[in-house]
Amino acid sequence: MRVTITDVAAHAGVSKTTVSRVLNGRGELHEATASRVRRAMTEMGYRPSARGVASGRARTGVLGVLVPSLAWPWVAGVLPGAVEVLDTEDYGLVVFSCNRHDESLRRFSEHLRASTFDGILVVSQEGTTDYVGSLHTRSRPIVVIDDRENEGAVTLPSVSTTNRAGAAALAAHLLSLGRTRPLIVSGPERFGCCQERTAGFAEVYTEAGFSPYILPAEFTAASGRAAVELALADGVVFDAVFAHNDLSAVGAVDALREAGLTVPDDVAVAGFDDVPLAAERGLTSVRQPLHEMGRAAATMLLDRLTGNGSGPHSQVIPTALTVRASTGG
Amino acid sequence: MRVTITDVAAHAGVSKTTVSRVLNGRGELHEATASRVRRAMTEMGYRPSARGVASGRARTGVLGVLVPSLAWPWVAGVLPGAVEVLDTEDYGLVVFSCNRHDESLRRFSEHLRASTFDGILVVSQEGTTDYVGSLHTRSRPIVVIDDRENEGAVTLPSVSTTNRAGAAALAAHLLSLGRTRPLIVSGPERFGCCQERTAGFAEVYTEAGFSPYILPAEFTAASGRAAVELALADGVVFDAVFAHNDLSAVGAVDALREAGLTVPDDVAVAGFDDVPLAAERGLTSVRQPLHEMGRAAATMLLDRLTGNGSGPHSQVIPTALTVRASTGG
DNA sequence: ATTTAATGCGGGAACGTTTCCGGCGCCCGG
DNA sequence: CCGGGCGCCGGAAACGTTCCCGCATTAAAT
Repeated sequence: MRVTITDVAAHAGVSKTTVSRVLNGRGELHEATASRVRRAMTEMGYRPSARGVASGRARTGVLGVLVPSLAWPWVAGVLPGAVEVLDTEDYGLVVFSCNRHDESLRRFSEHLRASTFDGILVVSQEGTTDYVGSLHTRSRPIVVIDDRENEGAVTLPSVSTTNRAGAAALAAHLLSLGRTRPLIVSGPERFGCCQERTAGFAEVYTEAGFSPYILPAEFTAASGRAAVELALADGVVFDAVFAHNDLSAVGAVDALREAGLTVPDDVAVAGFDDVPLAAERGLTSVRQPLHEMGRAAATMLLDRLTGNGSGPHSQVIPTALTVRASTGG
Repeated sequence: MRVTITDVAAHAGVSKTTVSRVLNGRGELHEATASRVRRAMTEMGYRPSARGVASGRARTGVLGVLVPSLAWPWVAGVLPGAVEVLDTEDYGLVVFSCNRHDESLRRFSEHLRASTFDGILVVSQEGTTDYVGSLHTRSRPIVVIDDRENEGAVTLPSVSTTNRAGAAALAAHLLSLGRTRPLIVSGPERFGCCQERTAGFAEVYTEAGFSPYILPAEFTAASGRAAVELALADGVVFDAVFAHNDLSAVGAVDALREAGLTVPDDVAVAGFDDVPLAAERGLTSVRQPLHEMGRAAATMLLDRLTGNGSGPHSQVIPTALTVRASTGG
């Protein structure tokens, strides 16, 4: 049988109320009484029941997170950061993934209406943002972790990173190396992050009077390779490659080497994300602060939950350029 | 103000009990009454409160999962499978990772004692298995997703895969190609899976009268490359490489090519895991059924929760050998 | 026609906590 | 000596369900 607050109260010779006060650190009681209650608790091995607490109090101590898929490195990179800070604040995180699209969303909002959790984190995904916006109307705090920068209009509290500035910094770097004819190996264009990376990169080059050549790819090594092979076959002249992620950058390097070109002498290559693979292949890349984004999002949500809501409405964690051999010397 | 079951009962002219019966699909009532209640529910937009349900019922509808780290591909590969089946059964999954070792475990067991969730999934990790064993004594169902095969003794319900047989199948494949001098590029030896892979592979070769040369590595491309370079420098003669994961296999391939050797003619190379990278690099690999393992574990846990417990005590999902160009012709 | 069983439904306790409100005693000022 | 305020604590309602028990009503069996 479970030890309840009533048992403790009886054993300590006080009322349930007093025990509850001890638990929640409310003042208004003798230190003598408090320590007596505390001793009773440890003696009986009492642990407050989560169900009871949740039922009596407003908060459940659980947050929900809606993610596109746990298998995406981007998602797996962000979540640990969020878990880390929620952990210290005694909040749990339940994961909902959108594999069965509408059905998953239905279930998610069902839980929302049932008040299973008292705040929501959303890892953004094309096609769900409008739905997420509608969630915001109901009065539960929400923070979006976005793979693109907020266009200012939507105004959902969010955490994002600087795709634009990161790509621009990379462009400046390549430009400083004298590379004037870049090839962009893009990711799927429906992703906002890809549009931003292309834009940020292209802007720097067009301002300098050069125009990048853009080829679409799919975020995979094979498609990166294919894109470069196509460019070579088409006789496109380029002295640098900016791939929208590290995998396709690696594919690009392979294609170039097989064509007898050297990296970085003939062609400099850079990627995005700065995954471990990039370090191992000596690939210049733009690091995304995934872990920090997770931390920031969780912190913002917690801030809103506690009510003071004094934190920032939205936050942008900057990327960082990591220069390695593939563009270096 | 929230619509409660009492409101619905009043509106439908029945008792709370009856409404509850409708909700839970118990029989024992007129279809006429049931539909009247259902109509009342939709009219009033009633959603049962998760708090109320959890408090009234024994089950919370939430399962806890303890993982080493969300960032590990192995973990990220397994979880989606589990989430998939839990989703359909209306169970949530709260994630606990062990980044802050003891502290994390303490928090986890705290939640356990507080009955926050009614079942636990554990993704195994060296150093926590003993702790997890102690959890089992308390009466909450538990299923372990193991990266190694259970040695029969421990008897925690578990899901694992055939590291041994998978490595053995690969050995047989290489043997059938006439490769008699294999090099094993191992992962960290403290991992049970590595010991098993080495054992399964070596057994086949020693039975055939050959003995593999073993070099330790770290599951990274760089360490795989370093291992092969070391072997070459030491004058080790080998015609095949079995790397304990795909990353180190890719590193091995790179080292071989740079040494002027061709794959697979001079040296056949195979990896383990069969991640996307393996397919892209044409690497023969042993596929781990991560998704299926997640599904199986969740199914087993659910089975135990519903009480019938008729399912298997432990389950081994077999690996599958995928032959590609790196060993092919 | 009377007993028996089954079906349909309501009353109310239980779950384990929090929280509101109010009371008791003590100290201090008048 | 008396009254008011304050510090400390208890009683009981509330949270929103589920679930056990029991009472009608009706159908079936003897």
